[in-house]
Amino acid sequence: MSTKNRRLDVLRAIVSDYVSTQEPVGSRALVERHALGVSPATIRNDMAALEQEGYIAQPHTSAGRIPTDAGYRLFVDHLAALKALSPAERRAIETFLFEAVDLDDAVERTVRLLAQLTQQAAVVQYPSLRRSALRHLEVVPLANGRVMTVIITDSGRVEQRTVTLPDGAAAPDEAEVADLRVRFNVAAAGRRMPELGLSLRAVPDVVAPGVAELARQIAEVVVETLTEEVEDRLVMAGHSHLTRSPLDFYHGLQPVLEALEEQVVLMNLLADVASEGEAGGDVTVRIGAENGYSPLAHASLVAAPYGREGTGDALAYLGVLGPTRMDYPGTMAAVRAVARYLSRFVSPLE
Amino acid sequence: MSTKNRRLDVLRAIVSDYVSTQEPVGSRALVERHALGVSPATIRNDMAALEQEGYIAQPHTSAGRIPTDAGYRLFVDHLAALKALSPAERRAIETFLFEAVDLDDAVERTVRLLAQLTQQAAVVQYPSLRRSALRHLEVVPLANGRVMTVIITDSGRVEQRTVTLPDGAAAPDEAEVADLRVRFNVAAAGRRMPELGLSLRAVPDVVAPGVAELARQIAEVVVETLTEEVEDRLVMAGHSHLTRSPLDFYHGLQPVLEALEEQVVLMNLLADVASEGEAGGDVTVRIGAENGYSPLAHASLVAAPYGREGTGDALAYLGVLGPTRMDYPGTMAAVRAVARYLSRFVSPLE
DNA sequence: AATTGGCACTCGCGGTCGGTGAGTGCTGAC
DNA sequence: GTCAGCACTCACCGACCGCGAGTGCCAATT
Repeated sequence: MSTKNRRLDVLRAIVSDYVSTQEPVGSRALVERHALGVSPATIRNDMAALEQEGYIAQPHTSAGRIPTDAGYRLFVDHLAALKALSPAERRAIETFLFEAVDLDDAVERTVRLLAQLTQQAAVVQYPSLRRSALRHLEVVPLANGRVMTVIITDSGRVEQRTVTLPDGAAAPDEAEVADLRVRFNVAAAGRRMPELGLSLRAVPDVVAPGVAELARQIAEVVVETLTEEVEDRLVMAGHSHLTRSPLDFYHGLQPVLEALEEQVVLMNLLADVASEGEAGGDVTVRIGAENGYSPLAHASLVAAPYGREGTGDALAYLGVLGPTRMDYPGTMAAVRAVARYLSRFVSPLE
Repeated sequence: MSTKNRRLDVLRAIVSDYVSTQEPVGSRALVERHALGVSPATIRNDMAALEQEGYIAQPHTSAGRIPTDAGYRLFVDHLAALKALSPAERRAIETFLFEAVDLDDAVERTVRLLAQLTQQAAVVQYPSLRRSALRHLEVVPLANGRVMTVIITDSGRVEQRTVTLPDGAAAPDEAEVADLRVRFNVAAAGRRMPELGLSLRAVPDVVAPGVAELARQIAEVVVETLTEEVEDRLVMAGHSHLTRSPLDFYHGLQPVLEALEEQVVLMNLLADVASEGEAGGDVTVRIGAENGYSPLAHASLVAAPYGREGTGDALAYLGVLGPTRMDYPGTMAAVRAVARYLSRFVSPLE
């Protein structure tokens, strides 16, 4: 084994030891716990080299080494073998997820499952409205001159929006509502966004003049909902897991919790992951400062897209947020597996 | 001023000082910060008496006193004057809340507002389905022999439930669906629960035989949804505020975060508050162990009902969870004010 | 050129030890 | 009932110190 390779072994060993013990790891402990076949002195030389290259660091002079962000990066890119899930975990995923009756239910279950499997804070985006096709559109007259529109997408998502009739406009009668309903659903008919906009906006022209303005407003609000730049819905769980290693977040975990509450931050992070494309497989990892948001400089994000099976495009993302010192192989495996199962759930709703 | 009264003054002073400094308060500091008109020695006598009665305690022999749960209880019951909200706070509530377009939006805004005002973890229940009247009921045929029912209540809440047609049953055509829709809405017509059940369950008898079974299923699922024992929806915010005083939760704040995630725990707590009735005003306070759930033994809950104005009955509850050492007057005032504003929002949707 | 044993050195950690001061309870005088 | 005085307790803080884990370097070996 070349000395170059051994150095990588050393890095791998340091990462794995540090992750499990949470303490700086020294040269002796390393040779004891791993069959490296060399003496501590040799390891020290390797460590000096690794430190030189910026992969590890020591908190103070007479302490062991801990990985730097760059060290973790090298680890996940080249050194880590994805940990296989235990059969028990697989079973947990299946039973837990396939009892879901609803998209809401499924998302809720997914996020809890992910938090529980990884023992970290989990987050799941709802399927993007922009990338979903319209399956059904319902028009419901309410009191006070208001009309509710219920939007149902092919990914199972249900959204309601309310429009207010202009002052003095008569409320539509039952027949007019029925007409609107039919016309809109014909226009929608499984289309997705850019074309959908055209056909929806054509509806007001073919409808009774009395409800044309209403139809226009409905078309507008539906198009608006389905083109929303920022994906709005996000579900989280597992905050309490962050307390297990508050030492990692050495400025306290307040900034991290705040980031989680500011959903915008998370949405941006996920959008960022999404935009980067899947250069290296489906699971993306953002380590420490890489996520570009300083309060999360000591946190890592492990994210994966989910979406309709077969088709390559992602409906949305899910992921896990934890300390940079985390079990990357295990977390990545769990995130990938859960993303696949959620994809399977979201697919048959064709 | 009688010596009895002064003792209560001393307790009040201890609570207020301890809440703001988070440190045990001694006799000298007390006379310096409050115009009690007596010497420290006298205060010490009073303190000894208060300790005897169980209202205060000292962490160790040579330290000052801190209030016990019983001390806080006496304080909120007899000693505290509700702090008036600042005009800025009032304005914040109004502008923040009245921009809401939606019930979802309103609830979301409310919980954030409450967290921000009190600087603590806030929680808001959705309006109870059991206590709401049905405003509208929508029937939407989906693919795969499934039919979605959209339930809209007079409190603005929108819920969807899906029923699956029995194997082999033909999907209803457009006319049949329209018929169902009309009949159900006539049957619903602003009724609320026990009567509503009767009139909904009568619908299958008057409907075309081909859709009778579907109608029965819909009636069932709607009744079930509207009689659900456990109120299911709950929104939270402000977790990060809990980190500001982790010392209060001396076993760490992990149990508290876990309790917040286990929504069941919170639902039970709120149900408990609700069942007790409003003996002493609208805001209820549960201090430390009073909430009967040991992981929250060092936390207090301040809750208030909200509901349709005028009518006495509560639609649901909202509240705040924080360390026993909290600013009760301020928190109670904020909770009460927010509950009133949310009531006002939920009311005009008649 | 890589490896290794030896060795001096660094430095965080944990424990001991007084000194300081905040705070108490008690007592006796007013 | 109030209060000044006083002895006492005890957490906190800084100083000091020994231990030991861990390092870097060097010279010898393969």
